[in-house]
Amino acid sequence: MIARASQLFLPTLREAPADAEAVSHRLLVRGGFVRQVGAGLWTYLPLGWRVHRKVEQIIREEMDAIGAQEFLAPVLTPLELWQATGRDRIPEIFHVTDRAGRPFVLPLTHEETFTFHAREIRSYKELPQLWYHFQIKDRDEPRPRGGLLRVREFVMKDAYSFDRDEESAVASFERNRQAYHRIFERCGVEAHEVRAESGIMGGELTFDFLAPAGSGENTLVRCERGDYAADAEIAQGIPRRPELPASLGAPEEVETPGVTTCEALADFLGVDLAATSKAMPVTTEDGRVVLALIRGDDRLSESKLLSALRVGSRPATDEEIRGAFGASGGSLGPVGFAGEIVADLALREGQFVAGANRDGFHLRGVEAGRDYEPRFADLREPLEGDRCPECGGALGFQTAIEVGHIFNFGDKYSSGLDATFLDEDGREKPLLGGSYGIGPGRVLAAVIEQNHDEAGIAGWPASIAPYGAHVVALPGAAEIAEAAAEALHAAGVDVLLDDREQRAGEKFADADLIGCPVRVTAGKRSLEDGMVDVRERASGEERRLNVADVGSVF
RNA sequence: CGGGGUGUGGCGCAGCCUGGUAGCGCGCUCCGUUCGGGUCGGAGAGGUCCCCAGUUCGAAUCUGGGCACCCCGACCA
Repeated sequence: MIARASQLFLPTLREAPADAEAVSHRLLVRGGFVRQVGAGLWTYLPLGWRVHRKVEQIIREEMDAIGAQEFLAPVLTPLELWQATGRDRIPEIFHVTDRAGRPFVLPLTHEETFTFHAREIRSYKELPQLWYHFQIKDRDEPRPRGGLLRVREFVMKDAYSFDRDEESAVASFERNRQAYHRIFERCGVEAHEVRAESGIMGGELTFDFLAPAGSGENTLVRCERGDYAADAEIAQGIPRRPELPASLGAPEEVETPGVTTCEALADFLGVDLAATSKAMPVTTEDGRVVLALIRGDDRLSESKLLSALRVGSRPATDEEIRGAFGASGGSLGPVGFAGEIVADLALREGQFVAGANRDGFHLRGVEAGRDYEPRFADLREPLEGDRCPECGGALGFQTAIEVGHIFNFGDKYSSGLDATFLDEDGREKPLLGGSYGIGPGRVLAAVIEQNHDEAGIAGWPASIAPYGAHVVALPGAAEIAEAAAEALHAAGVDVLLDDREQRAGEKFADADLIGCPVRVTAGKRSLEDGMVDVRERASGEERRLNVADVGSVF
């Protein structure tokens, strides 16, 4: 098809809104792809929606290719479905009622709804099933940000698998995982599969697909030598080895007046900061005071602590600390503490300086296993400079956008909703589920974050470009431009024909901003030889071609 | 939810401190000019100065309250 710029609603802007910071945010707004309605609420204008639909179509084709069946489930959902799985208390849920006061939710995702339908599966003979739809998700995010990076309402492709046993469930998971790689590849996004945290989705087997970007909310940790890759929330870096002082036969108390931080302690004693240990008492949701112990040069990862404790926690209050340790923050340590101690793996071997649980005193030579009995867990935030846990190579850190997430969660939802089937052995069993999400809007943002320059979007991948070619008609060459557009159209290319009465510079600036992969210019020079200039947006390469041949570019 | 910031024409901003009835650039309309990287000149249109209350003869400006949006953090399926 040929779209004429003179008739399109394509409001490009010379300047981006002052408060837009993320590159994708600025360019999507400036290029006339999207407009904001409220915090985290965006309208896709015609140009942006074309890209969105192309991304959807690629996803659709790849999902269909692995045997997935497309549905459309409603947004408005009876609250009772969510009560059945216990997820009705999640704070991000928007709640609404109908005129009679009946409660509904606007779902964050559709596990409940699809599992509800899976109740119609009766026999193992009907398994496996793989279902998906593209549907709006609403999330009362505490803080939307970055344009399309984190929004309160968005379209998601979410797929749900139902299997009879673990082996089959893993196979379904694997099929989706492979499809995801093909999807991101075809969309032209660099996305890395990483082990991730399951959050409230539950389950053990879960991967994120992270697209490196200038703005984003995740951190991709990757080995620069091997294949290791993980979200920083769970990544395990090997920290540098500290210089530990000579071992002692038993802990030795030293007076450390006024020393309450690890940095001050290391200074005071003249030891490596990494030879100290940091005691971080927390109070769990079930009311226990637990001591999280990490090395003095590390930071406690709250997400890792959550996985280690399997229950939420918060820093203990001064009173709670007094009660549990008999000392105040700054002099706390594991020796003599009666409660549970979770220690970071870095403290497994060697002796460290620790608080003495007596104000103004610390203990040298404290050794796990000998002086206290901790449970070991990975608790530290990975740091620049850490080594790869698999091969010892250097770890690199990159800001990234989570463009997809896949989960295998077993019977978590089917048990709550009583979705069972009759297996070959005559027994009724819960369906085993997995879910697989992609946010096309984030794919848009990621593509721009990865492909831009000073002038704008530096080339949409042809597979998802709003138009394959942007034909610029300069004065006097309208007919040649038309002919070029027709030739491209005949070659199966979607064309944006800039037939407006603007000056050349303005048209070129808009073409650079919008970022169609190829720009075709017909102007004064074309009048002489009937040729047009064909320029690739990404590389800047330009050549002159006969109008009849422009289709050959694709 | 904690911290910071902003709200003045479609976009970007000035004016606010020191109250006197709103201005600049871009964009838009019309005329002329120019025409392969955002020409140049002229004439115009367009504003409840976020909302409410208060102070004052008089409020965009001062005071109080509220709302919205942005950024950092917390959170994040």
